[in-house]
Amino acid sequence: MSPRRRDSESTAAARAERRAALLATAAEVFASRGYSATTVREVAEAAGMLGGSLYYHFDSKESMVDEILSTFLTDMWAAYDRVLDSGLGARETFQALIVESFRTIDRHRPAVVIYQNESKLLAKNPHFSYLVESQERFREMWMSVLDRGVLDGVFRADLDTGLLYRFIRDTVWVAASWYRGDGPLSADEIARQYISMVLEGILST
Amino acid sequence: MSPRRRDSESTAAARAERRAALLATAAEVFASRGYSATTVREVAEAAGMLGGSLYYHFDSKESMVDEILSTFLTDMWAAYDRVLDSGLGARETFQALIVESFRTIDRHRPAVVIYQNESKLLAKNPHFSYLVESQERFREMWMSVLDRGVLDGVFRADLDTGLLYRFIRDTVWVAASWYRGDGPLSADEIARQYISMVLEGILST
Amino acid sequence: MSPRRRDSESTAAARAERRAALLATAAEVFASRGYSATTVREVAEAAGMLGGSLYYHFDSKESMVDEILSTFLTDMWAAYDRVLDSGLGARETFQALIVESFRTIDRHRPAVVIYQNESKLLAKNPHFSYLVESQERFREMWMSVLDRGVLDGVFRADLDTGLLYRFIRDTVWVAASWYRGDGPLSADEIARQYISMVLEGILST
Amino acid sequence: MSPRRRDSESTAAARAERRAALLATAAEVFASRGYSATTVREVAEAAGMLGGSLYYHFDSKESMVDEILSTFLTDMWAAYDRVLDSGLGARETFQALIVESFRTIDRHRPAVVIYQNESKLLAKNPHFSYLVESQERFREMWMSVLDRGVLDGVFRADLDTGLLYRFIRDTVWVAASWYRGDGPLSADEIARQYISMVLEGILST
DNA sequence: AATGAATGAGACTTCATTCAT
DNA sequence: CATGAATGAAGTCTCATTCAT
Repeated sequence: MSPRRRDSESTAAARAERRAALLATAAEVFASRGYSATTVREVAEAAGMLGGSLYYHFDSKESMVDEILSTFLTDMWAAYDRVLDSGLGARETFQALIVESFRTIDRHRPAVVIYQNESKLLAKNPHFSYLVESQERFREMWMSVLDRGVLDGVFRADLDTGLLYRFIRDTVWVAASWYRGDGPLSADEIARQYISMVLEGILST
Repeated sequence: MSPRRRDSESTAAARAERRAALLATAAEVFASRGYSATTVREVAEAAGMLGGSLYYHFDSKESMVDEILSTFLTDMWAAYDRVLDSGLGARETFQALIVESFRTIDRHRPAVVIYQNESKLLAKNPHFSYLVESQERFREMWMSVLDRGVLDGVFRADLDTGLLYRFIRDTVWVAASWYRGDGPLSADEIARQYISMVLEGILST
Repeated sequence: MSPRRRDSESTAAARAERRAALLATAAEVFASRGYSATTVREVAEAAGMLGGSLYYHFDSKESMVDEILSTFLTDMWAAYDRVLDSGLGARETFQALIVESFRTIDRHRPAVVIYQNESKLLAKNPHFSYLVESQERFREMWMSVLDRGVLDGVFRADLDTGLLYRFIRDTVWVAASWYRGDGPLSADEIARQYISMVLEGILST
Repeated sequence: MSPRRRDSESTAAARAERRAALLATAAEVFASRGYSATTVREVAEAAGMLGGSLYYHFDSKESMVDEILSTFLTDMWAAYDRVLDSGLGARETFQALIVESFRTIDRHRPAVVIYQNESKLLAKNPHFSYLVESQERFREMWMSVLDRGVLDGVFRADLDTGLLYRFIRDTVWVAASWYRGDGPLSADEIARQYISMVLEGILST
């Protein structure tokens, strides 16, 4: 390993780190002000530079949100796939998916907020077709888990399955809009209570 | 009732109707494309006129959302207040509030969607301080119902109350983003199943 | 003289009166807010009607200012011509012209203000070429009076004639911007003092 | 002085120069076409750029006039204050103020024209309250000089003081509308003749 | 890598004007 | 005569983007 090669490695790594740091900043700003309401200048300022300078690192504002969202989705699906590949039963799968969802929110909170708020709009752009695909795969995954659970007698059969799906979906993701990593409840603790609420209800017994 | 008086009444009424119709159109467009991403021209086109013509009826784009949101909130709180004034127990109040929420979604779906998506941004404008106030009153109302329910032994005491509140809030309002008045389920039926899910959980017993 | 003819006469007269009243109102508004900063709606409101209604009486906003200015200029030149045709000496002509100027301001104050503020801009429009012509005739008239006065030994010969002309012109017309018909000094009294100041200076002797 | 410091100095200076040059251009255009009748695009074109580009340098069209007018007024009052602080007699103060007025016109001709034509309109905006304040201070300054002159027996006592003030004020400032720096008469020469006219009158003796 | 200045499309808004009623 | 609604051109301003330095 020549010093020269080490140099180019370290600069490449440094560049990747810089990109990641800039994207984290951008995600934070997009999440708190809204993607379309955020100006490139605001993102740049938050990163300590001037508006035009961001274009050295990224092609466009859109490419930033693109990278933010696809990174988040890739990571989320990797986690989901690990769960789905473990051969668990319906109830255990259900619980594990919810836990992974809250962990994903923990790791990618700004990205999840952006996804919640902007994906409907962004999806109109053909470049963001993967948002729609992810959404559809998400639906199939949950419907499959829920249907299996109903068949296995784990979940109630008297509820509209579509309604049930939306209930789960909304319940989990909207949490990103208020979750704070430094709050009193950890992601796993929140997940535990959510699961308990959803499975057993809130009535005292 | 003189003809003159009937005339002025009917034109005043006609004007009010026209305003309402335009606002309904605007709300639809704002809800489907996002308030800030929607251009005034798009609203005008949806109403069958040119961009500038809207300004005969409204002062600004902002005044349109303003009227849309305040009308919706006024109507919602009237319904909530009727429930709160009926002297019901915690569980019945809980159920009635959820029913009224879904009925409000039914009557004001686009407005609710706009409220969900844009209120955080709009609230930065001092003119929209009533959004924050409504949100706070909403929180107090639900916390009071939930706390009373826990005291009365109706609701579980082992759950974080703040988490419980957010769970209810999100569960109810996010429904506006997918609800369709012409869907297979009526607002009251959806409310019934939501209440059942939240109270009793989704596990089969 | 048939009643029919009397009717049409009286309606024609009434129409002319209405026009004049509307123009007086418009002149007032144009003078106080500036012609281009004044909207047609504002003029209409001051006249107790809606914006579009003015177009029954006038072709355009421009035609209003046109009529206001040309009426004023016609009247002013009639007065000037009476003076010029009286065969007075230079000093008496000078004094009489200043008196007539202040009387014109008294009769057409708003029009004079508009003329002062807007004629430079309006004159770019070929339709208002009469403004330039009036201005030139005005200059020739005063230069002739002043030159004659210098030749006759009435006015000082050691002052730049062009400067002197501008001095007179400005001194007289700018008064329109502060003159009020109901103020403590009458137009003739103001004229008298102006003449005294200009002729004899302000030093005590 | 480090090179770094020299750099930052020179760019800051360059920026200030650019601003000043743009403001000079804008003042010229505003003065010749009228502030509200001038479009931002016209100003930009006169500066060799496109309409939107001006907004890199200035917040708004209004902020341009603001800077133009306040710069002019600051400079004018500095000159007046030097005169007022010199302890001259009434007549000498009078003369010095008129000289400084014409020198101010010489240095800030477009700004003075704008001030003459637009201050009444701009003053309606609370942000431009300094225009009214300046006007009032101006009035107090002149009235004080004139009153002192009358008391000292320098100026005639038989003239209305308010009228006298307006006479002076108009006489001096309206000159901005025709003054050209490259004309045959210098600012000081014009001042000299104005003073002579006003003090001694135009009658030959 | 970053700056600073400029671009140009497009947004919101104003307003003189028209016209059916 | 007047109203009320709409038109459409034009104006101010914003902002993603480019590019020479």
